[in-house]
Amino acid sequence: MNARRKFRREGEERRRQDLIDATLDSVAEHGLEGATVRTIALRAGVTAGLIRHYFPGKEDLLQEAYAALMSRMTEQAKAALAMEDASPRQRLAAFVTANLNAPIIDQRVFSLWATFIGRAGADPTLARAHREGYLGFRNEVETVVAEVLAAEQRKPDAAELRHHAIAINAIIDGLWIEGCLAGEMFSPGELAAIGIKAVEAELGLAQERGEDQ
Amino acid sequence: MNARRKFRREGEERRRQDLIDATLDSVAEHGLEGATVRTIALRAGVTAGLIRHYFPGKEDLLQEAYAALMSRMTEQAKAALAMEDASPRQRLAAFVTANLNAPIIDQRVFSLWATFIGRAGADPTLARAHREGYLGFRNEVETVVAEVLAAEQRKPDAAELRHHAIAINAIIDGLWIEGCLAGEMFSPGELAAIGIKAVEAELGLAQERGEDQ
DNA sequence: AGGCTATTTATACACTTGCACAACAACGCC
DNA sequence: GGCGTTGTTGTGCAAGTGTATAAATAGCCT
Repeated sequence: MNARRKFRREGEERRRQDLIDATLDSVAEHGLEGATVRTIALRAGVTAGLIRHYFPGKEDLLQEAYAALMSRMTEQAKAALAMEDASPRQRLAAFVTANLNAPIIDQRVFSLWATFIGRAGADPTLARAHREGYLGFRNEVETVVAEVLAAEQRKPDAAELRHHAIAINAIIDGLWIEGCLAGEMFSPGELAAIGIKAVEAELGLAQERGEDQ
Repeated sequence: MNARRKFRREGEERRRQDLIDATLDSVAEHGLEGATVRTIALRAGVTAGLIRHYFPGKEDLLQEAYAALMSRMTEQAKAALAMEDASPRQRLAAFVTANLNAPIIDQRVFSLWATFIGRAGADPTLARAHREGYLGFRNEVETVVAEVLAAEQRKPDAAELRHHAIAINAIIDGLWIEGCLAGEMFSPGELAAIGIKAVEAELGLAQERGEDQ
């Protein structure tokens, strides 16, 4: 009767990844409260005890899951800036477009982000992780902005540059949220179009083919 | 030994408010997971059983707490638009300023917002509540934008107006997040100044040369 | 003052939680 | 093939969870 469950031994890295993915899935679906070791283990296709074999405790698993999430998000976002042979302005537009379409616009990722970041006020570790991610992102923006303005023969000072980066960052973040939470209210590409126009207005760039007054 | 704890009978409305406030405090501090009936009751200065006397269950208390939070947030935000005797442009600037300073820029409120909104993907009730709040907010923005542009003798069509409202909403939301999460990185009034400039750029308004703060 | 009643406390209960640990079995190595 | 290592399971446990319910008492009405 007492037939023990069959199992396969997986590589350590694979198991850890599976557990982290299962954690993110659980958090996205039921929130931090619903992400119990048993739920997570079930989703990963193992039993609860195994978690403690790979992580010192549940809290550590959550930490690593959040780190993995952040890393994936920023990685995808920055990838859009990698185009070498484009003009600064094109690269900026591509950056905005990439951030306002799938897979970065995604309800599940947003749920995860919101759930974790909600604890940043109480958890200093989390707060610092966010701070660093945010500054890194803003720095990328500032670099491109500098290039765009340089290509237009404009010499902004540091404060001006910083303000532009903050504003553009806000535009992208704000539209990202709107898209994640109410994506079906926008036609495909609409958010990106709004974002590009707003960013170019912020930088005082002439609209390319403007019928807009 | 078995001295029963002294207590005072409070009015129903008062007790419900206290319990809701205690709930929001608990959620802000320890997240949804840490907001147990006992924690909440302790904070409200009562014992756990009393919660069930005022609310059918814990879930209902959380629902009402979220509703109360949203109501306070939108109420404060809209109040800034109430100035009757100002020009549309001044009212828009005041709106932006109000949304980018205390008490709307507040880490605790942000934590609450993020914690609750993180469950919008899974909880349709929550998602609808947010949707309505968001559309109401955007509508307010759209109305002021229409007035501002009208005062400048411009006649935007509906689509243009909608895009402006979406963009401005994004600017405010994005800067709100930055301010809540990293408020000490900005000097007082800086976010508001950035916001006003970005909004005016989005609308194509000539920058005022002067002492706006 | 003395009851009446609804508010409030206190206790109980079934269930879930994270974690500890012993038994087991999959897989590499000889 | 047998064997040892260790990844994996299953069970147990104390603490904590939401809820149910009985007992107590504060405050109003007369």
